Amino acid sequence: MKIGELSRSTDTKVTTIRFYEEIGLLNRPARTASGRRTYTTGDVERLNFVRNGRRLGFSIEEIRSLIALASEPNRDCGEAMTIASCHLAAVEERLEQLTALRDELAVMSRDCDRQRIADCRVIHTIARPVGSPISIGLSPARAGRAMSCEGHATAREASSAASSRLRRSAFRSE
Amino acid sequence: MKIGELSRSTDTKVTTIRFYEEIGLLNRPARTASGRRTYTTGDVERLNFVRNGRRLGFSIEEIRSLIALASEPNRDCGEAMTIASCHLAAVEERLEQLTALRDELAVMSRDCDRQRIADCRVIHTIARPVGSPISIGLSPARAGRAMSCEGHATAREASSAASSRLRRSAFRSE
DNA sequence: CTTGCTTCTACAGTGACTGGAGATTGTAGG
DNA sequence: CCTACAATCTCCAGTCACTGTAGAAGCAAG
Repeated sequence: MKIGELSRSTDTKVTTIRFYEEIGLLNRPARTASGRRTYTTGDVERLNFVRNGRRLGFSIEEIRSLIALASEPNRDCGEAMTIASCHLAAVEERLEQLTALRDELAVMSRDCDRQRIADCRVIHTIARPVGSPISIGLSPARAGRAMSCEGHATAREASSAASSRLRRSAFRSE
Repeated sequence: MKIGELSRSTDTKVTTIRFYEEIGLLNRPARTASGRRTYTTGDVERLNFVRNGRRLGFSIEEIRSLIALASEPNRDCGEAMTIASCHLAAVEERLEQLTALRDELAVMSRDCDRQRIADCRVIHTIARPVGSPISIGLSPARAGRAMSCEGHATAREASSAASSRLRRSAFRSE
C-alpha cells in the first residue's frame, strides 16, 4: 500500500502522514527501490488510532503515551484512564467557558438595534473596560470548512497580508 | 504611563503588548528620550477593546476590522453585526462538536473496568477503525493554568523533547 | 556605587499541521 | 518510443496568537 492509498483509507492528508512519521508517531515504513513508502495493514491501524485520538482531542504527546501503553497488553490501564479522565475534565471546562462565551455573544447580537456604529451594542460590549472574570483559552476562528464566515475581516484592506508578519505594520491609527 | 503599568491595568503581558504594536493592533506609542514607550488613557481603552475581543474569541483580523468600524461612529453597524453573528454561529458549532466529544469521552471513561490494558475501554475505543463522522477542529490540551493534567504524557521518556522538532525522531516502534 | 527592577531589541519556539518549489518516478495513451 | 499527467519524493517556510530567551541599557533606592 502506497501513501496515497493510506491517505484515502484513513482520511488523512499525505503531508500529515509524513508529518506523523517525522515526529515518530508512525513507524518509518519500508521503501520501494525508488524510495516510495510502502505501508502494511498494521500501519493503517496505527494511523487510525492516531486519528481517532486526535479527533477526540488528545494531544500528540498524549497519543504517544497511549500508543506506548497499548503495546503492553498486560499492564494495568490506570495510566490510560488517568490520561482520558484528565482530558475529559479539560473538555468539560472548555465547554463551560464556551457556553458562557456563546451567551455573551448572543446577548450582544440580540440587543443591537442595527443602527449607527455609535450605538452598536456589539462595539459597545467589546469596548467596555476589562470586565467579567471569564478568561478563556479558546483558540478562535479556526472555523475551517463548515462556516462561511470568510472575507469579513480580511476583505477590507488587509488583503495584502501576504508573507511576513513583520510586513503587516500597515497599521492605521484612529 | 509606561508599558509595565499598562500591562498591569489591562492584565496583558508586556510581550503581548509589544506584539500587538508590531502587528498594528495598537498605535505606536510616543517614546521617552531613552526610548521607553509611553501610553495614554486612549491606549488603555484600545487595548481593553482588543483584550475583550480576544476573550470573546474574535480573531486578530476580526478585531482589526472591528476597530476600523468603531472609528466611524456614523456608519451603519451592519458589518459589525455580521462579524459578531457569524462568530456566534461558529461558536455554537464548536459547542456542539465539543459536547459530542465530551459524551464520547465520558462513555469510554465510565465503561472502563480498570483492569489490564488488553481490556481497557479507553484504548479499545481509540483503536477502533475510523468510525463516527464527528470531525472536530478542537485545538487540544492548551489547558493552561486551570488543569493539573501535566506530566502524564511528557513524563515517560519524551522528556528530552528539547529543541528542534526534527530531533524528536527518537521514535519507538511497537 | 551597587543592587535589582524595568525596559529595550531581536529572534526562536510552541502545536499540529499545511502548502509550495522543484525534482523524480510510474503509468496510460498515441 | 514519446509525451502527458499523476503520484511521490525532500526540503523548507508559513499559519495563529502569542511566549520566552539573551544580552544590553536605563532607572531608582540604599
